[in-house]
Amino acid sequence: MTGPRALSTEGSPRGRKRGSHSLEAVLSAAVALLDEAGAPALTFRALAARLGTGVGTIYWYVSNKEELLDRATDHAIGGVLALVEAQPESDDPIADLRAMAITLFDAIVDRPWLSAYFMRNTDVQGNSLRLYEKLGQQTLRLDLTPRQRFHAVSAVTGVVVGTAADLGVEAPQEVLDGHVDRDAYLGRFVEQWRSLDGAEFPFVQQIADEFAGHDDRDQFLAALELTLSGLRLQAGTR
Amino acid sequence: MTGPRALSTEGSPRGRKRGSHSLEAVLSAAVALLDEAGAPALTFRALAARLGTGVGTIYWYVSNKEELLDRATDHAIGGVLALVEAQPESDDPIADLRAMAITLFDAIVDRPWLSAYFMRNTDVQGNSLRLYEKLGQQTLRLDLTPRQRFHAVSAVTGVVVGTAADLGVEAPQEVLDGHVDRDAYLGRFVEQWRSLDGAEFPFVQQIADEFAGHDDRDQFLAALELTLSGLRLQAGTR
DNA sequence: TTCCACTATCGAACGTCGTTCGTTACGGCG
DNA sequence: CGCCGTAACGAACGACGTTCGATAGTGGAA
Repeated sequence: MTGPRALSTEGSPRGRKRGSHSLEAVLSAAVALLDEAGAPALTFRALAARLGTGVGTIYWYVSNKEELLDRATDHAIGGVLALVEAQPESDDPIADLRAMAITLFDAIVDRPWLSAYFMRNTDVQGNSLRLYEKLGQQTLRLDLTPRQRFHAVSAVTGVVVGTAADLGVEAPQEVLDGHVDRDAYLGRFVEQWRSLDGAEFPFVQQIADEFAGHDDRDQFLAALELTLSGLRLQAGTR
Repeated sequence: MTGPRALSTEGSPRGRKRGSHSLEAVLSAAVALLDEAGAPALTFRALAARLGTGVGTIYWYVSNKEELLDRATDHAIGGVLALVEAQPESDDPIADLRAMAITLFDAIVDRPWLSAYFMRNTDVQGNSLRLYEKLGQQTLRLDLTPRQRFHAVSAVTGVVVGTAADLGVEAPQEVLDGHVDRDAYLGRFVEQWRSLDGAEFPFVQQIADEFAGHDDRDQFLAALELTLSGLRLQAGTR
């Protein structure tokens, strides 16, 4: 055998001699490493050290790093899914869609490494699919064609991931570590942008001030709102 | 000295003994490697071999891999910028915005590696900034507040990059190599999706057929249209 | 001419990474 | 007891990014 293939069948935790390893423990430790210091911190050696095992052991539960990342991502998405499923359903599908998108966005902001792997995860049975389903179910309540529903969901996830990736990556290591103040970091850009030629860069100059005091969340909410109002318009005119 | 710092001052190509290296040549070769086999193919050793030099030489033009990727990305964006600047301006700013977004999308589809590095590129003076400016200039022609303009541009780029990244990553190596037919690859998902429990996954089931015959470009255009119609609504109601 | 600083090039060497593989050990079953 | 499936382990391998000392060619100053 090459290892356990089924994810959900984590059956019968019978007694083990040392450190209850199991896939669950591996994934939790992987997510913890990712949370603490981002993607580069997740190495097989670091993971083995944290689990108190050897590197070879991890390969028993996971066949390579790609699968490790996929499973860790799905593990994290599971938390998002739980939040989304706990959300009460209102009488406005678009409002519910908004709430779900915001929940997903917040999760990615919390875990910037998610943005890079969220879409790479093509695992067909998993929490990502369930989340996709949850979003789609809201479009079922709208007067749309199946194709429009399909496009609507991909548009919403596109906005969430696109914006979150943009913002998450925007902050370099020095800011994440707290060594450099975020406002000071943004200030550098504002200063450079303001000093540009006004004839050649009229937009960037006008925007510099907005950028100085901008809030990532507002930026995302505005982008989401454009998509959702477009969707509402579409649902009303059929 | 630690190397040439200025990007644009590629002055006086005087005669050199062997292989006219220069930053320009390094970047072109890097982009070529990325185009041919994606991000993992771009290594310092492969790049040196292609240029007929040693690995150390590349570090004379570029201080590390991150900078190499940033500059290579900016190099590629330069091509997009040229296309965007060549576009004639119509009397409808939103139509022009759409055309620019499509140009950018097509470029990313052509070069999937761009999606991963497009946003990471925080280089303040560069083609990315100029492209950002070009998009923003269209919003200057709309009746919006500066903040709304700022949000509009970030929404559009978010949709483009988010969707392009989704679609670009969707195709694994086997499809890129042509070993597996794209329709057959998509068919696997459709089959699995259709076999799901209809009570638990009503949306995914309904969407499976759409997914089978779907076109990436249409999917993007639909998402973009939602954002743009939301923007048009916003510009009209102020 | 000689000298020196600058520009540019080179590849061996270092440490880290993902991954492989031979080996060991335990527990239940015939 | 011997066997087999499960689980664990870490040395070793090749590839990677990066560093560094050595080595020229060039142009101006002395």
